[in-house]
Amino acid sequence: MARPASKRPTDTELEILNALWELGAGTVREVHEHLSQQRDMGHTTVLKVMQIMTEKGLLQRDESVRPQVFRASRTQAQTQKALVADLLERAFDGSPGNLVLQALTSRRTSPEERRKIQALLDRHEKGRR
Amino acid sequence: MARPASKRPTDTELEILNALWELGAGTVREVHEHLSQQRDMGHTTVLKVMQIMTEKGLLQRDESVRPQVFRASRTQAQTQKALVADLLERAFDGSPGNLVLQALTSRRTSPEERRKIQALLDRHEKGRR
DNA sequence: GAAAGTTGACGAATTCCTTCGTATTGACCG
DNA sequence: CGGTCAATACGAAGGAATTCGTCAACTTTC
Repeated sequence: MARPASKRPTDTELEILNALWELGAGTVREVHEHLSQQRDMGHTTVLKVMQIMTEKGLLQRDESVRPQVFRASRTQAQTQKALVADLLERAFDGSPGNLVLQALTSRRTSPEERRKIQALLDRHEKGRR
Repeated sequence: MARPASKRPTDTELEILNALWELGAGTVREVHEHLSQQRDMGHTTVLKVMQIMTEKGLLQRDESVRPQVFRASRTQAQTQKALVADLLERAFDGSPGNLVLQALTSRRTSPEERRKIQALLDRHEKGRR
C-alpha cells in the first residue's frame, strides 16, 4: 500500500548526474558548486541525495580517498536512452515518430537542429549506426 | 523542507490520461475497466487518483450527471509536447537533436517509423507547420 | 599536537503518492 | 417512502523524496 521507488532518476538526481557527467567524476563539494550556479541547495542536501543515489546504484563511490569521489554508474547516453524509452512507452504508445513530431514542433528546434536530425536519419538510412 | 508536487503527471496519472484520451471522456468505472486490461487497481483507487487530478486541474469533471463524467483538461498532443520539452530541458541540455538520436537508436524504431520521421522532417523543411 | 575547518553519517521533519477501507450520499425499485 | 446498490467522499497507512540540523571523524594548519 505504498509507493514504489521510481524507476527513473528524480529531478534532483538527474541534476546531480548531469553535473557528474560534465565533471567526469567529482566530490560532493565539486558537485555542489556546480549545481549552485543554477540551484540553491545546502551542502548536506547534496551529500544526502548522493548517498541515496549510491545506495540505489546510480553512483559509484571511491571511499579510499578523502574527500570521496563519486561517478555515475551509467553513461549519459545510456541514461538518456532509457529515459526516452520510458517516455515512449508511457506517453507515446511506443511510437518514436510521435515523439519526434513533438520534438520537432518544439520552439527549441532551430533549423540547425533540424539539419542535425536529418543527418542522423541519413546515417540510419544507409547502413548501420 | 518538503517535496513539491510533481510538475508532470505521475505514472498513474498518465495511465488515466491515456485512457481518457482514448475514450474521449469517461466515468470512473469506464476508466477503471480500461485500465484493468493492463493493470490491477481497485475501483476506489482510480476514483481517488482522478479526484486528485481534478483538484490539480488535470481533469475536468461534469458533476451534473451521475455517474460523473471526466475528461482530460489538456489534449494528448499538448501533454506530449510538454513532456518532451521537460525531458529535453532536464536530460538533453535542450537539444532536440540529442533526444532524437536516442529515439532513433531505440529498438522500437522500425524502418517504417523512420520513414514517418523523414516525412515529418520534409514537411518542416519546406515551409510551415 | 591542539585548534579550526571539512567531510561524512544519521536521522528528523515534511509533503507527496499510491493504495484502500469505510462511510456517506444519491438513485432507482417496489 | 424505505431498502438496496452503486457512486462518491473521506481519511488513513506507509514508503518515497527533499531538505537540513547535528554530531562525529578526519584533515589541515599553526
